[in-house]
Amino acid sequence: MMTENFEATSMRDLLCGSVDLTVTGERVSVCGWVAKRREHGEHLAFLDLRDHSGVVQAVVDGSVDVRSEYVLRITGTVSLRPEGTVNERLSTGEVELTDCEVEVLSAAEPPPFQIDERSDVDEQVRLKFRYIDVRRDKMQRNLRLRAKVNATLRRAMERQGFCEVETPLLWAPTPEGAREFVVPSRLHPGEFYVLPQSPQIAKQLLMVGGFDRYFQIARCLRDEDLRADRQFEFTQLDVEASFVTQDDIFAFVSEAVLDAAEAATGERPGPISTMTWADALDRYGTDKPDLRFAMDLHDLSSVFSTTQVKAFTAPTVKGLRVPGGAEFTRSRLDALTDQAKGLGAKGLAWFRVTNDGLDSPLARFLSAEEAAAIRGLDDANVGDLILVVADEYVAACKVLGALRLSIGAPPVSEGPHHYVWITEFPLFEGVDENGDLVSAHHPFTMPHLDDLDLIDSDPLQVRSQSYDLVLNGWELGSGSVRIHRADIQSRIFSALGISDEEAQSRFGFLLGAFKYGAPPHAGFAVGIDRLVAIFAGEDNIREVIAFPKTQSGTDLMSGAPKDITARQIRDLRLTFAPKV
RNA sequence: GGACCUGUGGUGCAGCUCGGAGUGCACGCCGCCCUGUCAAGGCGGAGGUCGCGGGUUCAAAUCCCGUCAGGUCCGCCA
Repeated sequence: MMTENFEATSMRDLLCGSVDLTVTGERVSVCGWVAKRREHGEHLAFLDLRDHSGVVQAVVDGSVDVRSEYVLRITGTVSLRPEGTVNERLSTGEVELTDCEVEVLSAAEPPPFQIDERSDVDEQVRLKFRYIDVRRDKMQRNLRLRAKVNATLRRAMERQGFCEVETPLLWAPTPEGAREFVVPSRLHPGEFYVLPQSPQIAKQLLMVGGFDRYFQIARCLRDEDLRADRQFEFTQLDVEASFVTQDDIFAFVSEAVLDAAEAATGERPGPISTMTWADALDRYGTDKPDLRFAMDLHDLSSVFSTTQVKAFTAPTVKGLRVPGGAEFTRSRLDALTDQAKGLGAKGLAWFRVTNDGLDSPLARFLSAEEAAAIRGLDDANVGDLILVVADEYVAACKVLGALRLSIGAPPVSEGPHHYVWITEFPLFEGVDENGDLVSAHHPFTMPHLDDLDLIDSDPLQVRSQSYDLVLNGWELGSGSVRIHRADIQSRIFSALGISDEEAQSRFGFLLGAFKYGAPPHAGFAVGIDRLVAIFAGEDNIREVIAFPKTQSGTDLMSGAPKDITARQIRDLRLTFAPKV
């Protein structure tokens, strides 16, 4: 149906998918690619003409010589199909174009793979011919979904009074955190720009500059190894606001993300709940819990505190109930044990819950109390399996958390969308080889004000005012309340082993700016690639990126990365060490 | 840096365990036939460095070693 006039151009009247009963009898022009040609001898042939909106059938003379993927302009009369020839699977299936004039706008060789979705095509081939791949319905849907999400996020931020500011792609190196992509300077040989891992510092400077509500749909670049959910370049909804608390940020970002969810799925999720980092680790063994399914971790430490069973002699003993898991074969149990060991566990104990009690190689070593605790874990039923790991607290949680996911996590395309804010991350994640503390997030993260006194006495216990947004086990983004007070910032730098001089040379322009009136501020960044991938039901963000890189960082279509010319090398005054 | 998986006409797969002629299936492509198809149908045909290199063997798509490419994961991603 012709509801939007943007379908019409100088060459066409409407999109292929819009040719329906509402335009019956009209003479119209459509443009598109030949999806299929069905010939019935000299006097009759059917052409399916495709554009992104769909397919329309044109009835032509058999002498029209066009092949798959030819680009055509067809002018014809929209006619009701003869009785009994309606195709209910097409939106245009009640009509067809008759008395057609066919104009070949572009001939085409047969494509390297079929455009229809009848068989999967190897991703290597798809990426080499990405311009053909994106003709396919799925890629059209995914990229258009992405555009809708972008537009919705932008609208939501603007509605909330946020101002979009573009920050530089050529920025100063800040050797900390992710490896940066480096850009040599021609006008200043031997000196370099870097591409931003995020607009973090720029947006904090905008806070000093009085843009109290900033956002940007920002490209970020990190020269780190790629994964299914990580590309060199990715896109974030980057947000920062002044005179706010964590709760304000949650409200701003929730509004935008829930708007996007509604636009993408047709349903608006309820308000996003929060969970502390400590709870997430304790209950799900991870800082990005997948809440689509239960299988919580349960603590058994107190029961096993005086155990005689060597395998369970550890600070923490935790268990996980696998509903129906008693049916697991021995080889599956062995595989789980291998997975646990691969994650650093000393071993994995398993107990089948049977009518007679517990079935396990370890069962006969348990005391009655221990057996009862395992038998009753998480209200276990006959037919369940109980997995038990004994280790240091964090290790035990993480191992069981990983097992929980590999046993229970539904595919990305399944299940409800379950958002959660994870709060109160630790400020420091550990100690480096020099004995200096390491930031969990970044060095501008505000500590929890109740924990300020712990910075010197017990720094690893210091909670921060930082937070992640998690959706179905994927980290969608993270943010924090930033430090705007010089005294706290200098305490953090000193805990991190960053001297005043070093802080000045690395972050001098930020610290300098803060001397001129820094408002309290906080922010967040939402990973749009991941958000759209989950909306699209894809387990790989390449499926929602037009021209992604392979896992080794190459572009199979353009051949990048490539040599540059001798002239470019000379201009940049580059010399190269021999390849090792 | 590491572990595992994959690589066979244009596309997708089978063949590999247990070596015996490039064998098979589906789609596509080309030609002919076909006036209501829409996963059109019928007949015929073309199309191959079994990723690449080496080794074992009378003989290698198949076994072994190496290498390249793609993927999943670990490390890494303040």
